[in-house]
Amino acid sequence: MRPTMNDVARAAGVALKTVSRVVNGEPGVNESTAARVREAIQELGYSRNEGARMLRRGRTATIGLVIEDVGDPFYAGLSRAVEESVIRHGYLLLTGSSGEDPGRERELVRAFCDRRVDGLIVIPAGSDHTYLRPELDAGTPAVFVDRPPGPGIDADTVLCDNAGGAALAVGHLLRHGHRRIAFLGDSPSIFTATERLRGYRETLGELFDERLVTMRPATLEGVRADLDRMFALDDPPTALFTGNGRFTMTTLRALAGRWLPLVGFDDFELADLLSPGVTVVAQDPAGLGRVAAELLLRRIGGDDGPSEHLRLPVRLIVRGSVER
Amino acid sequence: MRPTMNDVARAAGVALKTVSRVVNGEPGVNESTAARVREAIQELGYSRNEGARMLRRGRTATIGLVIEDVGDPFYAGLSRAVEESVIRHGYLLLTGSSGEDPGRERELVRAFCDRRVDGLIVIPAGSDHTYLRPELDAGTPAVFVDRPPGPGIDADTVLCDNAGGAALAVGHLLRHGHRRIAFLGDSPSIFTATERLRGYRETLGELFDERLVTMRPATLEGVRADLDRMFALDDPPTALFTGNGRFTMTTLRALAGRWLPLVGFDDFELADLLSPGVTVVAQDPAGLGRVAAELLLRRIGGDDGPSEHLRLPVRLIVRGSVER
DNA sequence: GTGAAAGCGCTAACAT
DNA sequence: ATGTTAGCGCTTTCAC
Repeated sequence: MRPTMNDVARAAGVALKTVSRVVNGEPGVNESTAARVREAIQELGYSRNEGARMLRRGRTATIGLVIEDVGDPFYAGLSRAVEESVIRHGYLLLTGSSGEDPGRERELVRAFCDRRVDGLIVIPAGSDHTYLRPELDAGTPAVFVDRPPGPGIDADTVLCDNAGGAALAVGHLLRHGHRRIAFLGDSPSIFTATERLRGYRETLGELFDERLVTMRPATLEGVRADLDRMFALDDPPTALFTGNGRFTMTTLRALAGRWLPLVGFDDFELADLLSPGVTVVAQDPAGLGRVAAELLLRRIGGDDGPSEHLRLPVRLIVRGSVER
Repeated sequence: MRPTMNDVARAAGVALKTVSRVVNGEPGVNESTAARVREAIQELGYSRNEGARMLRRGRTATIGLVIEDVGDPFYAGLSRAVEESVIRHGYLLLTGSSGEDPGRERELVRAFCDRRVDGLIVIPAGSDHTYLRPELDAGTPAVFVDRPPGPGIDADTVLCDNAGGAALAVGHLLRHGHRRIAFLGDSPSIFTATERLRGYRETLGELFDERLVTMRPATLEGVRADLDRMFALDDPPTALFTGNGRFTMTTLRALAGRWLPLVGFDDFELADLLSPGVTVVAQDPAGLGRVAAELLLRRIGGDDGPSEHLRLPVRLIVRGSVER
């Protein structure tokens, strides 16, 4: 169907290898010969079959990215930054969403490895990554982002400062005189949720009260029920700390009219336009993606130093949802 | 480095072809032989090299997706739907963002085709797609989404009803008594912007006034300047129609305090939580992605009927930013 | 039921 | 400066 190097060689009246030289810009070809080859290429509409090339060369110039959900703004931003970084180095990106399903994560990794991607960037859904051991041993580097790999796997990891961010949020509320601060976070099985809980707990110290903590998927009904329960306490919360962007939005919806001082983890579009503007602890999704990509590219380049564990800073953005 | 079928064959004491049969679940292998092969596979940690397989079979089970920007919620949603659809059919997705740059779009398409993707889904940035002709002729189907291909290229296209949506928006404002309705949209070079302008213009009829139209990138400064200019008119606008999600948000920021009845094209997260809630014409990004993916899969499956041009409906979501 | 040989489109190593 | 040969890891064809 499509013309091959052989077709070009025949058309130009040269040997296969000469075409290869021209296509790859290798030296040692007479300019007039090269011109004839280029002409034939043009004529036939030849384009190199990268699949064949890669089979021969042993590298695919492809990186596999497993994220939680491309549809989520946080991961979409991360994704974009990864793409931006790797494409500049001549790599393409195979992407897939795990949808928080460990099985799916594993299938994607498997499919990517079967295609011999040169490296993997994974936002893990599961907590067991021993299945990756053979791939790592076979020389396919992997970088974990946003959450660390399960036990027994020693790979590069880029996280953000979850506990520190929670401390920032809670500290801000404490400074505004709050002593009853509720935490609404994701399921404890999710690493970031647990880390944020830890930061919250440690910062509250004596003030910690487990009745003011709820951890579960961010459904509107769930959050409503939890808030109702907390508000019915003798000593109800006077402020809220929401554990991620999704939770912040869901909580704002659940409050519907009522209002309570609030700090959310994760910045989000329009946080500044709500009234009052929502004070948040902002992560840097693009930064996570960029750093992870650069680390991976270094590994692909041959850096086999000890695995790195990076933690990116977060920052508090005060917008008024605490002071009003 | 990694074990090959040959290694497995040697380890199991069978011929290469027998391993191939087992790996591919082909019939005609003795169960005891098959068991020995499977054992060797396990032992060596063999996994099939899909690249080699594809070279031989002539198809890659990969689809290339060129979008504008994965970081944008609209395209992220579309992207996710495409992924969902194709993965169910055993395909993986190569993705890239054009960033509204025709050159980059072309490079991505080229890179995807060099890897012999089985099909392309493109949200075009440019307006000339004749470069795709050879690929289409070579049998690589392409589906255009959100915007049509440039002239001279006859490919499947999935759009949403841009003009109809604009008519819905403007009609809604007219019914609320507005006669001076401004349109703030993207650059005229962008298909959707021009289509929405057309719907706006046709619905306004005699009421159309070009001084109430501005089309340019959605920068805060630009929108501010345009609004100031319009408000300074003898007959200033009493309502706004914003041409896409980004514009709606930018306009809300530019208004900063001031308030004007407004309808936006594109739904967006938190549109309901702003006060007042923002009335929008909602597209269905996931629908666009799903329909495009299904159409492409049909083409890959061999359907070579005449090219299809689908237009998905939009709907008005009334939230209060007009009635207040 | 099993295997040997050819070849997918390319690059690497070695002639000439 | 150009060409020949082998082989990447697999599937296809055909023979036993």
